[in-house]
Amino acid sequence: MGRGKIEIKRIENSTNRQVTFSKRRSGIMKKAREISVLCDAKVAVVVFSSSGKMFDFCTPTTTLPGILEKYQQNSGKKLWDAKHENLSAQIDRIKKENDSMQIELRHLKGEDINSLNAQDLIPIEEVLSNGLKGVRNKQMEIWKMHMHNKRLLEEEQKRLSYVLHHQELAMEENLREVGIRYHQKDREFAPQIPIAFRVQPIQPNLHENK
Amino acid sequence: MGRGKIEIKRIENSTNRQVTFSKRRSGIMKKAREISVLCDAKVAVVVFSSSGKMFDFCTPTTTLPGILEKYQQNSGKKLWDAKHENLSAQIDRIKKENDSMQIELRHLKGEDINSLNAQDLIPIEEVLSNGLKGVRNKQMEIWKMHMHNKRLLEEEQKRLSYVLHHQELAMEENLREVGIRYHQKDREFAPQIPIAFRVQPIQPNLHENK
DNA sequence: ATCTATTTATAATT
DNA sequence: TAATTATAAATAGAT
Repeated sequence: MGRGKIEIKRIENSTNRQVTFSKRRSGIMKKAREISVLCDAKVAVVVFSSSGKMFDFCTPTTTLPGILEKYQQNSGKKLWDAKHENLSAQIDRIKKENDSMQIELRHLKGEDINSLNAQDLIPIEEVLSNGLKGVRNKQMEIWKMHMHNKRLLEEEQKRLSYVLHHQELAMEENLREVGIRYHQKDREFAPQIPIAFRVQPIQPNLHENK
Repeated sequence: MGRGKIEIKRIENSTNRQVTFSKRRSGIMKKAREISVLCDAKVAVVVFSSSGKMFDFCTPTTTLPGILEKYQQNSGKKLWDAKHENLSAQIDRIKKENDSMQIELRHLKGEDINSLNAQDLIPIEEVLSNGLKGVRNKQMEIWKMHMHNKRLLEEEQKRLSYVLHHQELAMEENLREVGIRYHQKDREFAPQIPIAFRVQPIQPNLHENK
């Protein structure tokens, strides 16, 4: 039913496939509606495109859950009972996992160990002492990094205060020279002290020392 | 599509309705199969005739429960009642619990701690050192009990060997006396030595000393 | 998305 | 009920 006959096999061209999907999907939905009206039938259709988009149709007089309920009764197949069992099994599995983890945790925390014998205690002690070793190594590492940073900061401070000191010395020297010149020559010279030699407050950036 | 055009409304003639149902039903199923093959789609169709007979189609690669599972996820509609939500919620809850326990366990075992800072490490270290303390206390306790049992056994042994020794002495004494009497009186007296004085091997119970 | 040549589905008939 | 056939409907490919 089209310009050409097509084989019923996967359409490889992705665009064509999408277009065909769209057309045929609406076709099926229309047919579903028609049969349900013409023949007084109950119909449910669920379609997923290859990209995962969902489309569904259900006879107006009922709901999908209603249809599925009937499906289950008729087929004898357990639809959501199977699902239930699935979920229950999952819960059991996870709970078991949970319990064993909980026990392990409690044991590690030194709880519920009265029932354990010497044999049981050995691996627990080992895990604990390894864990403690790991944590303390990490702490040491962090501490070392702190100390390293602190040392760097202290060095930077020293350097800054050295620079500061020398700038102050230079300033004093300059001021003295200027004073000498000021006294040696006439007063009119004074206002002409170069701006660069005037006192500027020097503020080392102590920001990172907080 | 037929000898005449028909209105889409309930077919009143029961026979015609049944015939049309049969034809159109197979038509829909065929279309469903075709779109699922052509377009790589997942399709589920459930049809009930007005007389209640059921027919269904499902893409071969999946199952109806599988499709319905996806339907539920996509539509957000609850196909399956509160029970399911309950179970699902339970699973979520347990999984969450599980995850946090897993993380705690891993941290206690010294795994995944590189992302932690000094603040985080403190409680972990505390738990570990408390746990270790607890386990070692327990081990000490077990050891003390062992030693205690050992001492008790040794004392029991001593006591038994003391008793044994005295019984042996008593026996010898008695034998001697009997011997004297035996020689003093006639031979028939000998077999009447009281049973209690006959030599009995004494075996201390060393069972718990292994 | 719209058109249309052609295939397909099916209503009426046998 | 099943097969046939004339026609409506669906749709593949083109625009």
